[in-house]
Amino acid sequence: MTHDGTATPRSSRGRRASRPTGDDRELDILATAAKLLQERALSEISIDDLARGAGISRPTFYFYFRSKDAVLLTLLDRVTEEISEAVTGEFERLREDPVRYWRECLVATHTTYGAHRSVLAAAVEAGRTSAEVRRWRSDMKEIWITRTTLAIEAERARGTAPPGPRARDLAIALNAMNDSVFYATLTGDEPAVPASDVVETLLHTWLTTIYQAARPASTA
Amino acid sequence: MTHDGTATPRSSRGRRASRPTGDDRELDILATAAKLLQERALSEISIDDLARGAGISRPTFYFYFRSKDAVLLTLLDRVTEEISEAVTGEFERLREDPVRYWRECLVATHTTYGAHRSVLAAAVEAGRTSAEVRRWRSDMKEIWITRTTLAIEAERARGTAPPGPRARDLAIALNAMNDSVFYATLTGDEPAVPASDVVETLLHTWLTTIYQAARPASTA
DNA sequence: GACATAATCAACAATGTGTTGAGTAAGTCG
DNA sequence: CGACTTACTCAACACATTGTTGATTATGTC
Repeated sequence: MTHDGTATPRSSRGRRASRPTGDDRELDILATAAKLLQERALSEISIDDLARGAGISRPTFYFYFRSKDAVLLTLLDRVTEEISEAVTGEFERLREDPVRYWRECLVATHTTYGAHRSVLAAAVEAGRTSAEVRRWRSDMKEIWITRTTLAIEAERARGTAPPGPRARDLAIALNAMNDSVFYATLTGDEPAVPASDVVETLLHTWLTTIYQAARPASTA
Repeated sequence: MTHDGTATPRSSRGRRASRPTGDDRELDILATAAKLLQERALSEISIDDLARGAGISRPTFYFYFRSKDAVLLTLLDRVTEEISEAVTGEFERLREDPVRYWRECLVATHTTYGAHRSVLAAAVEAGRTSAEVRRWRSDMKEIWITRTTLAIEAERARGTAPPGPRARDLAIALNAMNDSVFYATLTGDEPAVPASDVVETLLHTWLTTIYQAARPASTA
Protein backbone atom coordinates (compact mmCIF):
# COMPACT_ATOMS: atom_id res chain seq x y z
CA MET A 1 0.00 0.00 0.00
CA THR A 2 1.53 3.30 -1.07
CA HIS A 3 0.29 6.80 -0.42
CA ASP A 4 1.24 8.51 -3.65
CA GLY A 5 -0.90 9.22 -6.62
CA THR A 6 0.64 7.02 -9.33
CA ALA A 7 0.77 3.37 -10.27
CA THR A 8 4.54 3.02 -10.66
CA PRO A 9 6.26 4.28 -7.53
CA ARG A 10 10.03 4.21 -7.25
CA SER A 11 10.34 4.10 -3.50
CA SER A 12 7.80 2.61 -1.12
CA ARG A 13 6.13 5.92 -0.40
CA GLY A 14 7.49 8.21 -3.10
CA ARG A 15 6.43 9.41 -6.48
CA ARG A 16 7.39 7.61 -9.68
CA ALA A 17 10.97 7.92 -11.00
CA SER A 18 11.55 11.57 -11.71
CA ARG A 19 13.92 14.38 -12.35
CA PRO A 20 15.30 16.01 -9.21
CA THR A 21 12.92 18.93 -8.99
CA GLY A 22 10.07 16.47 -8.43
CA ASP A 23 11.63 15.08 -5.26
CA ASP A 24 12.14 18.61 -4.04
CA ARG A 25 8.49 19.36 -4.59
CA GLU A 26 7.46 16.30 -2.66
CA LEU A 27 9.69 17.31 0.23
CA ASP A 28 8.31 20.84 0.03
CA ILE A 29 4.80 19.48 0.48
CA LEU A 30 5.87 17.37 3.45
CA ALA A 31 7.72 20.27 5.04
CA THR A 32 4.72 22.53 4.56
CA ALA A 33 2.42 19.94 6.12
CA ALA A 34 4.74 19.47 9.09
CA LYS A 35 4.97 23.22 9.61
CA LEU A 36 1.23 23.90 9.32
CA LEU A 37 0.38 20.99 11.64
CA GLN A 38 2.26 22.77 14.40
CA GLU A 39 -0.17 25.66 14.05
CA ARG A 40 -3.52 24.01 13.39
CA ALA A 41 -5.38 20.74 13.01
CA LEU A 42 -5.32 18.66 9.84
CA SER A 43 -8.96 19.41 9.08
CA GLU A 44 -8.18 23.11 9.16
CA ILE A 45 -5.46 22.72 6.54
CA SER A 46 -6.73 22.66 2.97
CA ILE A 47 -4.98 20.95 0.10
CA ASP A 48 -4.64 24.40 -1.37
CA ASP A 49 -2.68 25.46 1.71
CA LEU A 50 -0.28 22.57 1.20
CA ALA A 51 0.04 23.27 -2.53
CA ARG A 52 0.65 26.99 -2.07
CA GLY A 53 3.11 26.32 0.72
CA ALA A 54 5.08 24.14 -1.68
CA GLY A 55 4.77 26.69 -4.48
CA ILE A 56 2.55 24.61 -6.74
CA SER A 57 -1.10 24.59 -7.78
CA ARG A 58 -3.75 22.35 -6.29
CA PRO A 59 -3.97 19.92 -9.23
CA THR A 60 -0.19 19.53 -9.10
CA PHE A 61 -0.53 18.47 -5.48
CA TYR A 62 -2.51 15.47 -6.72
CA PHE A 63 0.39 14.51 -8.91
CA TYR A 64 2.46 13.94 -5.79
CA PHE A 65 -0.08 12.70 -3.28
CA ARG A 66 -3.42 10.96 -3.50
CA SER A 67 -4.91 12.99 -0.64
CA LYS A 68 -4.18 14.91 2.52
CA ASP A 69 -4.16 11.62 4.42
CA ALA A 70 -1.45 10.28 2.12
CA VAL A 71 0.78 13.20 3.13
CA LEU A 72 0.13 12.41 6.76
CA LEU A 73 0.95 8.74 6.25
CA THR A 74 4.28 9.66 4.69
CA LEU A 75 4.98 11.90 7.68
CA LEU A 76 4.01 9.02 9.97
CA ASP A 77 6.42 6.68 8.20
CA ARG A 78 9.22 8.93 9.30
CA VAL A 79 8.02 8.69 12.88
CA THR A 80 7.91 4.89 12.57
CA GLU A 81 11.54 4.81 11.49
CA GLU A 82 12.65 7.00 14.35
CA ILE A 83 10.70 4.99 16.90
CA SER A 84 11.96 1.61 15.76
CA GLU A 85 15.48 2.91 16.34
CA ALA A 86 14.64 4.19 19.82
CA VAL A 87 13.02 0.89 20.74
CA THR A 88 15.91 -1.47 19.99
CA GLY A 89 18.19 -2.84 22.71
CA GLU A 90 18.18 -2.11 26.48
CA PHE A 91 15.95 -5.09 27.16
CA GLU A 92 18.57 -6.74 29.43
CA ARG A 93 18.34 -3.84 31.87
CA LEU A 94 15.00 -5.27 32.99
CA ARG A 95 16.86 -8.01 34.92
CA GLU A 96 19.43 -5.68 36.41
CA ASP A 97 17.28 -2.78 37.51
CA PRO A 98 13.55 -3.16 36.76
CA VAL A 99 12.48 0.22 38.13
CA ARG A 100 15.05 1.95 36.03
CA TYR A 101 13.97 -0.10 33.01
CA TRP A 102 10.34 0.89 33.34
CA ARG A 103 11.19 4.51 33.94
CA GLU A 104 13.30 4.56 30.81
CA CYS A 105 10.43 3.07 28.83
CA LEU A 106 8.18 5.84 30.03
CA VAL A 107 10.74 8.52 29.34
CA ALA A 108 11.29 7.11 25.84
CA THR A 109 7.57 7.19 25.14
CA HIS A 110 7.24 10.66 26.57
CA THR A 111 10.14 11.92 24.49
CA THR A 112 8.76 10.36 21.33
CA TYR A 113 5.36 11.89 21.98
CA GLY A 114 6.83 15.28 22.68
CA ALA A 115 8.99 15.27 19.57
CA HIS A 116 6.16 14.35 17.25
CA ARG A 117 3.09 15.60 19.03
CA SER A 118 1.66 17.61 16.14
CA VAL A 119 1.93 14.71 13.69
CA LEU A 120 0.60 12.22 16.24
CA ALA A 121 -2.31 14.50 17.06
CA ALA A 122 -3.12 14.65 13.36
CA ALA A 123 -2.98 10.84 13.25
CA VAL A 124 -5.56 10.66 16.02
CA GLU A 125 -7.74 13.11 14.14
CA ALA A 126 -7.40 11.41 10.75
CA GLY A 127 -7.88 7.99 12.31
CA ARG A 128 -11.59 8.68 12.55
CA THR A 129 -11.99 8.79 8.80
CA SER A 130 -9.01 6.97 7.32
CA ALA A 131 -8.69 3.21 7.72
CA GLU A 132 -5.03 3.41 6.71
CA VAL A 133 -4.22 5.88 9.45
CA ARG A 134 -6.18 3.76 11.92
CA ARG A 135 -4.11 0.82 10.83
CA TRP A 136 -0.89 2.74 11.39
CA ARG A 137 -2.00 3.67 14.87
CA SER A 138 -2.91 0.14 15.84
CA ASP A 139 0.41 -1.15 14.48
CA MET A 140 2.22 1.44 16.54
CA LYS A 141 0.27 0.50 19.66
CA GLU A 142 0.93 -3.15 19.02
CA ILE A 143 4.70 -2.56 19.08
CA TRP A 144 4.60 -1.10 22.58
CA ILE A 145 1.99 -3.54 23.85
CA THR A 146 3.96 -6.56 22.68
CA ARG A 147 7.10 -5.19 24.29
CA THR A 148 5.26 -4.54 27.55
CA THR A 149 3.61 -7.97 27.54
CA LEU A 150 6.94 -9.73 27.11
CA ALA A 151 8.51 -7.73 29.92
CA ILE A 152 5.65 -8.47 32.32
CA GLU A 153 5.79 -12.17 31.50
CA ALA A 154 9.55 -12.17 32.00
CA GLU A 155 9.15 -10.59 35.43
CA ARG A 156 6.48 -13.11 36.39
CA ALA A 157 8.63 -15.98 35.15
CA ARG A 158 11.56 -15.04 37.34
CA GLY A 159 9.34 -14.36 40.33
CA THR A 160 9.84 -10.61 40.74
CA ALA A 161 6.21 -10.03 39.73
CA PRO A 162 3.29 -12.11 41.07
CA PRO A 163 0.68 -13.69 38.82
CA GLY A 164 -2.36 -11.54 38.00
CA PRO A 165 -4.61 -10.63 35.08
CA ARG A 166 -3.47 -11.62 31.61
CA ALA A 167 -0.22 -9.77 30.91
CA ARG A 168 -1.42 -8.58 27.51
CA ASP A 169 -4.59 -7.05 28.98
CA LEU A 170 -2.55 -5.12 31.53
CA ALA A 171 -0.19 -4.03 28.77
CA ILE A 172 -3.09 -2.73 26.70
CA ALA A 173 -4.54 -0.80 29.64
CA LEU A 174 -1.22 0.68 30.76
CA ASN A 175 -0.22 1.76 27.28
CA ALA A 176 -3.66 3.26 26.66
CA MET A 177 -3.22 5.24 29.86
CA ASN A 178 0.15 6.54 28.70
CA ASP A 179 -1.31 7.63 25.39
CA SER A 180 -4.13 9.63 26.93
CA VAL A 181 -2.15 11.10 29.76
CA PHE A 182 0.83 12.16 27.68
CA TYR A 183 -1.49 13.57 25.07
CA ALA A 184 -3.40 15.68 27.57
CA THR A 185 -0.26 16.87 29.31
CA LEU A 186 1.54 17.81 26.09
CA THR A 187 -1.41 19.55 24.47
CA GLY A 188 -2.44 21.08 27.78
CA ASP A 189 -6.11 20.25 27.59
CA GLU A 190 -7.35 20.08 31.13
CA PRO A 191 -7.73 18.06 33.23
CA ALA A 192 -4.10 17.01 32.78
CA VAL A 193 -1.24 15.81 34.97
CA PRO A 194 1.41 18.57 35.25
CA ALA A 195 4.38 17.89 32.97
CA SER A 196 6.77 17.83 35.93
CA ASP A 197 4.93 14.89 37.55
CA VAL A 198 3.70 12.93 34.61
CA VAL A 199 6.45 10.32 34.37
CA GLU A 200 6.53 9.59 38.12
CA THR A 201 2.74 9.37 38.30
CA LEU A 202 2.58 6.88 35.46
CA LEU A 203 5.58 4.96 36.80
CA HIS A 204 3.74 4.49 40.09
CA THR A 205 0.75 3.03 38.28
CA TRP A 206 2.88 0.77 36.10
CA LEU A 207 4.93 -0.56 39.01
CA THR A 208 2.00 -1.23 41.32
CA THR A 209 -0.05 -2.81 38.54
CA ILE A 210 2.77 -5.14 37.52
CA TYR A 211 4.33 -5.91 40.92
CA GLN A 212 1.21 -5.46 43.08
CA ALA A 213 3.46 -3.50 45.44
CA ALA A 214 5.30 -0.22 45.41
CA ARG A 215 8.42 -1.98 44.13
CA PRO A 216 9.46 -5.32 42.60
CA ALA A 217 9.92 -8.34 44.88
CA SER A 218 13.56 -9.01 45.67
CA THR A 219 15.03 -11.96 43.79
CA ALA A 220 17.10 -12.92 46.85
CA MET B 1 -24.24 29.39 26.43
CA THR B 2 -27.04 27.85 24.43
CA HIS B 3 -26.85 25.75 21.31
CA ASP B 4 -29.87 26.94 19.41
CA GLY B 5 -30.07 29.47 16.64
CA THR B 6 -31.97 32.34 18.26
CA ALA B 7 -31.42 35.06 20.82
CA THR B 8 -34.48 34.43 22.97
CA PRO B 9 -34.58 30.80 24.02
CA ARG B 10 -37.33 29.45 26.21
CA SER B 11 -35.49 26.53 27.71
CA SER B 12 -31.75 26.29 28.24
CA ARG B 13 -31.11 24.35 25.06
CA GLY B 14 -34.37 24.69 23.16
CA ARG B 15 -35.75 26.89 20.45
CA ARG B 16 -37.58 30.10 21.26
CA ALA B 17 -41.19 29.88 22.53
CA SER B 18 -43.17 28.18 19.82
CA ARG B 19 -46.27 26.35 18.75
CA PRO B 20 -46.20 22.61 19.40
CA THR B 21 -45.15 21.39 15.96
CA GLY B 22 -41.87 23.24 16.40
CA ASP B 23 -40.93 21.16 19.43
CA ASP B 24 -41.70 18.04 17.45
CA ARG B 25 -39.41 19.17 14.69
CA GLU B 26 -36.63 19.79 17.15
CA LEU B 27 -37.08 16.32 18.59
CA ASP B 28 -37.18 14.89 15.06
CA ILE B 29 -33.79 16.43 14.36
CA LEU B 30 -32.35 15.05 17.59
CA ALA B 31 -33.79 11.60 16.94
CA THR B 32 -32.41 11.62 13.41
CA ALA B 33 -28.98 12.63 14.69
CA ALA B 34 -29.02 9.91 17.35
CA LYS B 35 -30.04 7.32 14.78
CA LEU B 36 -27.49 8.32 12.16
CA LEU B 37 -24.68 8.48 14.73
CA GLN B 38 -25.16 4.78 15.35
CA GLU B 39 -24.34 4.14 11.70
CA ARG B 40 -21.59 6.61 10.91
CA ALA B 41 -19.36 9.36 12.28
CA LEU B 42 -20.51 12.94 12.79
CA SER B 43 -18.31 14.21 9.98
CA GLU B 44 -20.00 11.80 7.59
CA ILE B 45 -23.44 13.18 8.45
CA SER B 46 -24.37 16.35 6.60
CA ILE B 47 -26.78 18.96 7.84
CA ASP B 48 -28.90 18.02 4.86
CA ASP B 49 -29.06 14.44 6.16
CA LEU B 50 -30.37 15.72 9.49
CA ALA B 51 -32.85 18.05 7.83
CA ARG B 52 -34.19 15.39 5.47
CA GLY B 53 -34.40 12.89 8.29
CA ALA B 54 -36.60 15.33 10.18
CA GLY B 55 -38.65 16.10 7.08
CA ILE B 56 -37.54 19.71 6.67
CA SER B 57 -35.26 21.67 4.37
CA ARG B 58 -31.73 22.65 5.20
CA PRO B 59 -32.41 26.33 5.90
CA THR B 60 -35.18 25.27 8.27
CA PHE B 61 -32.63 23.22 10.17
CA TYR B 62 -30.85 26.48 10.98
CA PHE B 63 -34.03 27.79 12.51
CA TYR B 64 -33.74 25.10 15.16
CA PHE B 65 -30.00 24.70 15.60
CA ARG B 66 -27.02 26.89 15.07
CA SER B 67 -24.89 24.04 13.69
CA LYS B 68 -24.30 20.31 13.70
CA ASP B 69 -22.28 20.73 16.89
CA ALA B 70 -25.24 22.39 18.59
CA VAL B 71 -27.31 19.27 17.91
CA LEU B 72 -24.57 17.15 19.43
CA LEU B 73 -24.37 19.39 22.50
CA THR B 74 -28.10 19.00 23.05
CA LEU B 75 -27.69 15.26 22.78
CA LEU B 76 -24.80 15.47 25.26
CA ASP B 77 -26.93 17.40 27.72
CA ARG B 78 -29.21 14.40 27.91
CA VAL B 79 -26.21 12.21 28.71
CA THR B 80 -25.16 14.65 31.42
CA GLU B 81 -28.54 14.40 33.09
CA GLU B 82 -28.49 10.63 33.03
CA ILE B 83 -24.97 10.47 34.41
CA SER B 84 -25.56 12.89 37.26
CA GLU B 85 -28.38 10.62 38.40
CA ALA B 86 -26.18 7.52 38.21
CA VAL B 87 -23.42 9.22 40.16
CA THR B 88 -25.37 10.28 43.24
CA GLY B 89 -25.23 8.33 46.49
CA GLU B 90 -23.38 5.08 47.28
CA PHE B 91 -20.35 6.98 48.57
CA GLU B 92 -20.64 5.42 52.05
CA ARG B 93 -20.03 1.97 50.60
CA LEU B 94 -16.38 2.96 50.25
CA ARG B 95 -15.92 2.52 54.03
CA GLU B 96 -17.83 -0.75 54.21
CA ASP B 97 -16.44 -2.60 51.21
CA PRO B 98 -13.83 -0.68 49.21
CA VAL B 99 -13.27 -3.35 46.54
CA ARG B 100 -16.96 -3.51 45.88
CA TYR B 101 -17.14 0.26 45.78
CA TRP B 102 -14.43 0.56 43.15
CA ARG B 103 -15.88 -2.25 41.09
CA GLU B 104 -19.24 -0.55 41.09
CA CYS B 105 -17.66 2.68 39.94
CA LEU B 106 -16.08 0.85 37.03
CA VAL B 107 -19.28 -0.95 36.18
CA ALA B 108 -21.20 2.34 36.27
CA THR B 109 -18.71 3.98 33.93
CA HIS B 110 -18.72 0.98 31.64
CA THR B 111 -22.50 0.93 31.52
CA THR B 112 -22.70 4.65 30.81
CA TYR B 113 -20.15 4.32 28.05
CA GLY B 114 -21.94 1.39 26.52
CA ALA B 115 -25.33 3.07 26.60
CA HIS B 116 -24.11 6.24 24.91
CA ARG B 117 -21.13 5.12 22.94
CA SER B 118 -22.19 6.60 19.60
CA VAL B 119 -22.85 10.03 21.08
CA LEU B 120 -19.68 9.94 23.15
CA ALA B 121 -17.65 8.89 20.13
CA ALA B 122 -19.10 11.87 18.27
CA ALA B 123 -18.10 14.09 21.20
CA VAL B 124 -14.52 12.88 20.91
CA GLU B 125 -14.60 13.58 17.21
CA ALA B 126 -16.20 17.02 17.48
CA GLY B 127 -13.92 17.96 20.37
CA ARG B 128 -11.12 18.50 17.87
CA THR B 129 -12.89 21.42 16.27
CA SER B 130 -15.46 22.67 18.76
CA ALA B 131 -14.35 24.43 21.91
CA GLU B 132 -17.82 23.95 23.42
CA VAL B 133 -17.71 20.20 22.97
CA ARG B 134 -14.18 20.16 24.36
CA ARG B 135 -15.48 22.05 27.34
CA TRP B 136 -18.29 19.51 27.84
CA ARG B 137 -15.78 16.69 27.75
CA SER B 138 -13.47 18.27 30.27
CA ASP B 139 -16.41 19.03 32.59
CA MET B 140 -17.48 15.41 32.35
CA LYS B 141 -13.97 14.20 33.10
CA GLU B 142 -13.73 16.59 36.00
CA ILE B 143 -16.79 15.04 37.65
CA TRP B 144 -15.24 11.59 37.70
CA ILE B 145 -11.77 12.84 38.58
CA THR B 146 -13.02 14.87 41.53
CA ARG B 147 -15.00 11.90 42.77
CA THR B 148 -11.99 9.61 42.44
CA THR B 149 -9.66 12.10 44.11
CA LEU B 150 -11.95 12.43 47.13
CA ALA B 151 -12.25 8.68 47.47
CA ILE B 152 -8.48 8.15 47.32
CA GLU B 153 -7.91 10.87 49.90
CA ALA B 154 -10.56 9.34 52.14
CA GLU B 155 -8.86 5.96 51.94
CA ARG B 156 -5.47 7.49 52.73
CA ALA B 157 -6.94 9.44 55.62
CA ARG B 158 -8.31 6.36 57.30
CA GLY B 159 -5.15 4.37 56.62
CA THR B 160 -6.45 1.76 54.21
CA ALA B 161 -4.39 3.29 51.43
CA PRO B 162 -0.75 4.35 51.87
CA PRO B 163 0.57 7.76 50.85
CA GLY B 164 1.82 8.08 47.27
CA PRO B 165 1.71 10.46 44.31
CA ARG B 166 -0.80 13.31 44.47
CA ALA B 167 -4.28 11.77 44.58
CA ARG B 168 -5.56 14.02 41.82
CA ASP B 169 -2.77 13.00 39.46
CA LEU B 170 -3.55 9.34 40.02
CA ALA B 171 -7.23 10.07 39.49
CA ILE B 172 -6.51 11.77 36.18
CA ALA B 173 -4.37 8.89 34.97
CA LEU B 174 -6.79 6.16 36.07
CA ASN B 175 -9.80 7.87 34.56
CA ALA B 176 -7.92 8.52 31.33
CA MET B 177 -7.12 4.83 31.21
CA ASN B 178 -10.78 3.92 31.65
CA ASP B 179 -11.78 6.26 28.85
CA SER B 180 -9.36 4.80 26.33
CA VAL B 181 -9.80 1.20 27.31
CA PHE B 182 -13.61 1.25 27.39
CA TYR B 183 -13.64 3.13 24.12
CA ALA B 184 -11.41 0.59 22.38
CA THR B 185 -13.29 -2.37 23.81
CA LEU B 186 -16.72 -1.03 22.93
CA THR B 187 -15.86 0.10 19.42
CA GLY B 188 -13.71 -2.97 18.88
CA ASP B 189 -10.71 -1.21 17.42
CA GLU B 190 -7.76 -3.43 18.14
CA PRO B 191 -5.69 -3.74 20.19
CA ALA B 192 -8.43 -3.91 22.83
CA VAL B 193 -9.09 -5.75 26.08
CA PRO B 194 -11.84 -8.37 25.54
CA ALA B 195 -15.20 -7.16 26.89
CA SER B 196 -15.41 -10.09 29.29
CA ASP B 197 -12.20 -9.07 31.08
CA VAL B 198 -12.24 -5.33 30.83
CA VAL B 199 -13.73 -4.49 34.24
CA GLU B 200 -11.51 -6.92 36.16
CA THR B 201 -8.39 -5.77 34.34
CA LEU B 202 -9.07 -2.13 35.11
CA LEU B 203 -10.07 -2.96 38.68
CA HIS B 204 -6.71 -4.63 39.21
CA THR B 205 -4.92 -1.49 38.02
CA TRP B 206 -7.07 0.81 40.15
CA LEU B 207 -6.66 -1.25 43.32
CA THR B 208 -2.92 -1.72 43.02
CA THR B 209 -2.37 1.92 42.12
CA ILE B 210 -4.41 3.17 45.06
CA TYR B 211 -3.50 0.58 47.71
CA GLN B 212 -0.05 -0.37 46.45
CA ALA B 213 -1.08 -3.98 47.04
CA ALA B 214 -3.54 -6.42 45.54
CA ARG B 215 -6.15 -5.37 48.12
CA PRO B 216 -6.76 -2.60 50.66
CA ALA B 217 -4.95 -2.74 54.01
CA SER B 218 -7.15 -4.00 56.82
CA THR B 219 -8.42 -1.32 59.19
CA ALA B 220 -8.09 -3.66 62.16
C1' DG C 1 -59.97 41.24 10.65
C1' DA C 2 -55.51 43.53 11.47
C1' DC C 3 -51.13 42.38 13.46
C1' DA C 4 -47.25 40.13 15.40
C1' DT C 5 -44.46 36.25 15.23
C1' DA C 6 -43.45 31.22 14.40
C1' DA C 7 -42.05 28.49 10.77
C1' DT C 8 -40.65 27.45 6.11
C1' DC C 9 -37.83 27.25 1.92
C1' DA C 10 -35.92 28.74 -3.01
C1' DA C 11 -32.03 30.81 -4.31
C1' DC C 12 -27.53 32.62 -3.46
C1' DA C 13 -22.58 33.09 -1.92
C1' DA C 14 -18.54 30.95 -0.35
C1' DT C 15 -15.35 27.36 0.34
C1' DG C 16 -13.32 22.91 -0.35
C1' DT C 17 -12.51 18.51 -2.98
C1' DG C 18 -11.21 15.82 -6.86
C1' DT C 19 -10.93 15.41 -12.22
C1' DT C 20 -10.10 16.49 -17.07
C1' DG C 21 -7.64 17.74 -20.71
C1' DA C 22 -4.37 20.48 -22.68
C1' DG C 23 -0.17 22.09 -22.34
C1' DT C 24 5.44 22.78 -21.36
C1' DA C 25 10.07 21.29 -20.40
C1' DA C 26 13.56 18.03 -20.12
C1' DG C 27 15.83 13.95 -21.45
C1' DT C 28 16.62 9.88 -25.11
C1' DC C 29 17.17 7.62 -29.27
C1' DG C 30 17.27 7.48 -34.28
C1' DC D 1 19.33 17.67 -35.03
C1' DG D 2 14.54 16.31 -34.84
C1' DA D 3 11.00 12.93 -33.39
C1' DC D 4 9.35 10.76 -29.37
C1' DT D 5 8.58 9.87 -24.54
C1' DT D 6 7.67 10.97 -20.07
C1' DA D 7 7.85 14.05 -15.98
C1' DC D 8 5.49 17.71 -14.64
C1' DT D 9 2.13 21.71 -14.48
C1' DC D 10 -2.24 24.16 -14.18
C1' DA D 11 -6.84 26.61 -15.94
C1' DA D 12 -11.24 25.27 -15.90
C1' DC D 13 -14.81 22.25 -14.60
C1' DA D 14 -18.14 19.39 -11.82
C1' DC D 15 -19.60 18.45 -7.14
C1' DA D 16 -20.57 18.62 -2.38
C1' DT D 17 -21.29 21.12 1.85
C1' DT D 18 -21.90 25.06 4.63
C1' DG D 19 -24.26 29.12 6.06
C1' DT D 20 -27.30 33.36 4.70
C1' DT D 21 -30.99 36.27 2.70
C1' DG D 22 -35.36 37.62 1.77
C1' DA D 23 -39.74 36.53 0.60
C1' DT D 24 -43.73 33.69 1.98
C1' DT D 25 -47.09 31.04 4.51
C1' DA D 26 -49.23 29.44 8.75
C1' DT D 27 -50.95 30.42 13.56
C1' DG D 28 -52.76 32.50 17.22
C1' DT D 29 -54.13 37.08 19.70
C1' DC D 30 -56.43 41.34 20.65
